[in-house]
Amino acid sequence: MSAGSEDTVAQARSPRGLDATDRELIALLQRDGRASFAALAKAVGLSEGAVRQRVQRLLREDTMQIVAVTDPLIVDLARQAMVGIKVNGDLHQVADQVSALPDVHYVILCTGGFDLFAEIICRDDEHLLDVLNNGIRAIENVTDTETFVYLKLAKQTYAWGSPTEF
Amino acid sequence: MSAGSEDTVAQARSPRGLDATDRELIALLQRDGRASFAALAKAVGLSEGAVRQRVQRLLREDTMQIVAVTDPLIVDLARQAMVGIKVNGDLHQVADQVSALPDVHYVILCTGGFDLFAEIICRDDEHLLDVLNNGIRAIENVTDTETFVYLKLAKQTYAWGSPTEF
DNA sequence: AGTGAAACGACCGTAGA
DNA sequence: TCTACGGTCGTTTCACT
Repeated sequence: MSAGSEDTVAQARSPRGLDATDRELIALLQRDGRASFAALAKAVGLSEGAVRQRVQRLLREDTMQIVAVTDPLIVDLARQAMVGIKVNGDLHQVADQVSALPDVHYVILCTGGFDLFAEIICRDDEHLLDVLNNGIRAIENVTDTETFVYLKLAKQTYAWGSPTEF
Repeated sequence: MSAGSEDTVAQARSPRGLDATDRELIALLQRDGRASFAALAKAVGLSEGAVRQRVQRLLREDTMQIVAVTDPLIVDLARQAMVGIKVNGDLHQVADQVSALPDVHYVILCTGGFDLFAEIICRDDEHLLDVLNNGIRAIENVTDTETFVYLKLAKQTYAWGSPTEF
């Protein structure tokens, strides 16, 4: 199957210029993504309108997303895996092609024994095998892969430096 | 420094019993975590009150979280890394100890060349080194680690099977 | 567990400093 | 970029099914 070209990603459309208030808002929304603008306004000491503008700007520019996150292993009875990828040649190009695969939802470039990590979510083993063989390993300049099938999610937090708990 | 005992994690307090409507709600909130209950109600064909109960149940039982997610490399100018961990002995016990470290925000148990992966977010290289040496590698039964320092986030989606785009 | 109605609170334009 | 204000829509509680 053909992956839809490269509509895919690009994090942060216009990254620059986050002030202290922006960071405060992000921190608050990392604890509760549905916090009302009124509550946020009280917390940061601005008017509701000002906070609304800032939050919407952060969302529009993809500085942050506000979304539901789950454990796919529980919610979907899915097969999930991390794939370490070694690349020969242009890293960015391979990263873009990996990112274009619909079942890949997280891609990072890194140093170390792998050049890329891709986290994938699949329905079952057959689907996983298909993504590996016909998706990732079929990409040019991918020289080696190692697949780490998930057994259990032990921790997942987004408010850095504070516990998951409410 | 002492990590705060083990208040930490545990995903999904009472996992079972997700029906089709729950999954629909999760899917919708994976696209927009701030969608109103009224809009969700229209989409799934229930009343607002019913939808509110369901969403709050999913949140209360930790089946999902609704949070802001960002690229820490951009927002915080942070050092971020994935650490592959090899373990001798009880996996769960080590996983719990790794999860208890405040700068570790994602921990998975897996098959393959590593038993555990831990994603960490640090302020700078010194902080990273501290978490590695005095945090992860100081845990009993951790026999080997490999650190993959993040260079760039290429893709980050939570609505499985659909693009990041707004 | 789901519905409906009425009071309350949040949200989002527009206008203006 | 922020504040102020008013109309509209979403949320909440309650009694009921």
